[in-house]
Amino acid sequence: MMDFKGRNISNNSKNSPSSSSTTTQSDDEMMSDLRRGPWTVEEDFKLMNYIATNGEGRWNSLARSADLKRTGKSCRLRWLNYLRPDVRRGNITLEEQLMILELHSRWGNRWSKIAQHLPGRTDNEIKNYWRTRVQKHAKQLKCDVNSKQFKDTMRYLWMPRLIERIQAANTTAAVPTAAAAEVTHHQHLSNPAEMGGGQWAAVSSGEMMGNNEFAYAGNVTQSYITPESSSTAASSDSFGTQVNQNPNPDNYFQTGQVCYSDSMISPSGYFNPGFEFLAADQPNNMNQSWLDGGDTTDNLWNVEDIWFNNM
DNA sequence: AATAGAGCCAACCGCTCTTCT
DNA sequence: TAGAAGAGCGGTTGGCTCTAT
Repeated sequence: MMDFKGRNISNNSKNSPSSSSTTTQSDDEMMSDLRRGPWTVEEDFKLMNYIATNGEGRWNSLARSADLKRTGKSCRLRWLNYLRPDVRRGNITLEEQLMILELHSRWGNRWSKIAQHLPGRTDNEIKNYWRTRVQKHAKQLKCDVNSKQFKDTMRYLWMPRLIERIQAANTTAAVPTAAAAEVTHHQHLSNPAEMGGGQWAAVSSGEMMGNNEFAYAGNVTQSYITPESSSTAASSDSFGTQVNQNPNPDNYFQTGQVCYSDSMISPSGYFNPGFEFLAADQPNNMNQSWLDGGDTTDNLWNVEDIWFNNM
């Protein structure tokens, strides 16, 4: 059975009533015939129609009033994560990935907070993305996702690479032929195997990026409107070139301009791809054994291929 | 073609925080 | 002010799908 958005919703839930979940039900669920598991098309329409007429909120009473045999929490989740008209679906874009990496480095697992800066994306989606993609890479690198080693890899390697690719993509869109050659050139240079093992990267973290600094004012491909920016605060919340003057990290990434610090841009003005640093100054564990050769490097680049090629 | 394993993601849970009475 | 109800959050689960063997 397909729902109205084209998804297969045939009895596929671990928690469908027939599957009798092993988790404990709350008291009110035990005492009534509340449904669990995947939502049916009829339920979706009921919920959407009710909210269209009456608005959202007061989810428990909403569930009753809409004649939905669901908990209020379930209704809320379904609405926020799926039915809301502004839910963005589809692959996480490069820009979004970059934001997630940066914001996660700033706030940790504050998914809802991170989601506020990715309009249309839900905290659940970002959380899933993090767990499936990012943690996978950590696993491949044989380090903990919360380790400094992994965070450094993200910050000094993957994020600059993402930036490079974002710009390369933009350039490609504008000037296809020349840009393609440029991308090829940088990809060639950016492969450590081709650079030679010892030519790795690095400035001190202070030179490279201060804590929580991440500001390049560059338009990216999409223009997002956040709840904040779409209301009265649009201009003040925009950062663009103003971002460096903005003392509030919460105001980063709000209008569709991804901002990176100057330190992530090479002296030539092109993005530093993340490995033109000097290994001797690599912060902490970003040392020779980590980056400049041997199995680890191979592993790293295999992972990087996975990271970028899966998009 | 069949099977196994990995990845994805919707939906659940328990807990905490906020708002209401 | 205290207790109840509502709302929101992060963590977890497990069925479906895809890919590799």
